[in-house]
This record gives sequence, C-alpha cells and structure tokens, in this order.
Amino acid sequence: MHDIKTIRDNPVAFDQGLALRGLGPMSVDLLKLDAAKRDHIQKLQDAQGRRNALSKEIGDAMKAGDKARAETLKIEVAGLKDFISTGEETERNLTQQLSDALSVIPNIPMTGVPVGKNEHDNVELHAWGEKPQFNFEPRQHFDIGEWLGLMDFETAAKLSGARFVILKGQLAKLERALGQFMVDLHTGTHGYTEVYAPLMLRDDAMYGVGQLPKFKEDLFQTTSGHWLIPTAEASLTNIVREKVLEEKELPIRMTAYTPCFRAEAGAAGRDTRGMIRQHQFSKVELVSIVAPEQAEAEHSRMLGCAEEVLKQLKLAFRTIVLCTGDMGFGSAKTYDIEVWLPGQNAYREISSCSQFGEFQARRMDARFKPADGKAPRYVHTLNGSGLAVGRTMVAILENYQNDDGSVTIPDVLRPLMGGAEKITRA
RNA sequence: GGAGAGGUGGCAGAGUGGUCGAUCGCGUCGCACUCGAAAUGCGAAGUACGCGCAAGCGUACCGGGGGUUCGAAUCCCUCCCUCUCCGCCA
Repeated sequence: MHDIKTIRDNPVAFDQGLALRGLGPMSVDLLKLDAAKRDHIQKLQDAQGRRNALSKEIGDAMKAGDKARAETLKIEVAGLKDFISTGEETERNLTQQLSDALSVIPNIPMTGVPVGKNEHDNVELHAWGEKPQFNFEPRQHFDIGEWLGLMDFETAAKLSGARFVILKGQLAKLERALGQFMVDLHTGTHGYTEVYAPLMLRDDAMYGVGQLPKFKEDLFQTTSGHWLIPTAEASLTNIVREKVLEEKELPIRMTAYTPCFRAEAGAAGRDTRGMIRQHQFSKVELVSIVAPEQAEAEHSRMLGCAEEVLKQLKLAFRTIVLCTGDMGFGSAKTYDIEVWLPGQNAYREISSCSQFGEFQARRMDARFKPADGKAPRYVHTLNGSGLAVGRTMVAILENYQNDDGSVTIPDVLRPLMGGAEKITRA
C-alpha cells in the first residue's frame, strides 16, 4: 500500500516507479481524488465544529433553565444536520475510493533492480554446482516416480481432479524428510524460529500481505469465508500485524513447513504433467521482520539460507534478480533461485526471496518503536521459500536418477530416510 | 450447536446522554533529593487526519460498521473477538 502523502510530495517519482513495471502514470488521478477528499473533509469539519459548539451552548442553556434559547439553538443546528450526515457519507465514499485505488497498485521497485519488461530481462547473479552427467537420457521426474510405483497422478485425479498427486512409500517419506531437513537447517544453523500457524486466514490477513483484493482468483476459499494460504508467508507475516514492536525485538525470523494451496487460475496449459505446478504442495517458508536499515542485508542473508539447502543437497542452481517488469505485486526486489532439472534440461524456479519495504507493513499496520524513543515506524518485511518441497523432490529425482531406474538418496537425507541409500521400485 | 458475561489509553480498571479524550493505580519519560542508586516529591506523556512556516487550531477515534439525538464511551441494530457453563468432537 502506498502512502498518499508520499505520492503528493513526489508524484513524478511515483509515476516513474510505476513505469518501471510497465504501468502508466496514476498520480494525477490519485491526487485529484485526494484533493477532493481533503477539500470535502475541511468543509465537513467546519460544519461539525459549529455543531459541537452549538450543542454545548444548548447544554449550557438547558442547565441555566433557558428553554427558549435552547430551542432557538436547536433550530440552528437542525440546519447543519443534512449537510453533516450526507457529508459524512461522502467522506466515507471518498476515503473508500482512494483506498480501493491505492490497494491495487503494486509496489515500486527499489533502485538498483534491473529494468526490464519480462522474465527475459532478468539478470543472473551467480550459479553454483555442477550439472550431473548421465550416460543415458535422463528422464523427467514423473516418469521416474511412476516407474518406481510411488507417484500416482491418475488416482489423485479420481479423488481431486487435475493438479494433485499421491505419493507413497519412500516418496511420501522423502517429502516428509525434506521438510524436516529444511526446517532443522533453518532453526538449527540459521537462527529462525519454527512456527505452527493457521492454514486458513481471514480477509484482513490476506489483504495485509497483498493477496487481496487483487488476486482472489488465485486462491481457494472455504464455505466459512476463510482463504486457504497460498504460502505460509501469509500466516507468518501477519503474526506482527497491528503491533508496535520494540526495536530490540528485531529482527524476527520465522520458518514454517506447511501445505500451500493455489488455484492456478491463470496457468491453464502450463506444466500440466507432473509435480511442478499443483493445487496443493508443501513449502518451507522463511519470513523476516526487520528495521528498514537492516532490510537489504537481511535479504542477502535470507537468500544465502535458501541456497544453503541446495548446496547441502548438492543440487546445481543459479540465482537471478528479477527485473522490474517480472516482480510480484508487493515486492520491491526479488531473487529467484532456479534449480537444474536434467530431465527437463532446464533451470526451474525453486525459491523466491523478496523484500517488500513497508508495503505490507502499511497494509497490516505493523510498526516498531525505534530505540531512540521517537515515533513508531513501519517495519520492513521479507520472505522467501526455503525451499518449495515438491519441486525439491522433483530436482532430487531428476538429478539423482540411476540407469537402473532407482534414485540415490542425497547423503544429508539418509538419516531421515531410515538410513536408506536408494529409492527403488515398489 | 445452546445459554450467559464482556470488549475503554503500554497494562490494569472507573465512567447518571451534556467541559469525557476520558477518574485512580501500575508502568514509562523528565526534574528535584543522592557520590550513585533505591525510596520519596513535583511534572510530562495517546493515535490519525486536515489547516498553518511555526506556536497552534480544528475534526475524528472508548472492538469494527451503521443508526437514534441539538449532543453518544454511555441508548438501539449489526458484525467481529474474548471469557464462563452445557453439548458434540480429533
């Protein structure tokens, strides 16, 4: 959510920021609405002030027993009544209009983010690891999983339709092991606090992280009106909503291993086979709540925490900075980590780490009291996948596949897989 | 699901429809006393928006929203949340 005052003070910079995202200028319309609202408020407040003064006089007159004077004054106030009641409604409407307009405007990219139109303009930061070499044609993960007899899309479709999967035996266990491995790494060596949080959220919470009002069609809603979380970011970030934290409490680092639910409304025809794009998947999420000055350093740190998972699993990846035209709605700067998938012969996104500035904090009203005792300021929020569990399983299947169809289990996961070294056909 | 009780400033807790933006206490901050601290005494302090260079002035805010009234923290409606008892249940 943008601050109308900031736009008022510097409309040109605001429009330039939008242009980076490929959007047309909006400041003129917003400021017109803002001016109309403030002009109206001024008139309304004058009228309210007169009413309050007269009402006080009525009270005094009544106390003094001067009935006639009280009645005269009442008539005078009656003249203001219509203006005030319609004026209050108009104020509500104008406020709502302005807020509606602001709530669907994306965040402005930070300076330094590469300027570009779409994913082709993203910039590679660095790459890590060696792509595995095979003396056979590497297969895609769904072929591997189905051949193993441990990955079943057909039955899942009977239960739930497209974009669901059933995992069995060692693959079901691998999913659980991956989640546990990641959470243990982030809580153990990276200093995050593990959190168990609701998977169903209310409107306000979804609005707070920017999922609503604009991306309703990407979400599932229950009959109770709750929204199923598309990412644990929504649950974790909202933990600080409507709070005024002490600066010494920052940074707050949280992680959670949760299912995520996405309607994938706009993805018809994309990644229709396999586990890459599902309505339900697991993810270990990282969320940081920090003072503004810490945000950039925290962002790099978070990226490192996510990359460490891939390093320990010995999976090759590259890290890119999304260009201005490819960033998500609320993000000010985003790193994507893409893991190498030999079966697809391509890098695929496995993590996205973003900083939001105060964009989400404004929507949530999440602030902190600076150590110097000055007025509360908005916190900065960050989140990143650490990692998407389903896609990590995909990467393991494709990178660790063997000629005989089995899949070698990465060293670090073996203790969590009952000591097994390979996943073999059921 | 049934019945009931509540939601007031950082916390706790008063508040007959008319100087209530709100008593008192605790906590916080400043000053005094002290070598320093504690204790004590005195004093300060809500948030948002608007106007103003500023001092300041105005408006709104007692869970959210709407209403009654000349005037609402106080009355009415509605939604949300919390607590207690009963029922059901992983």
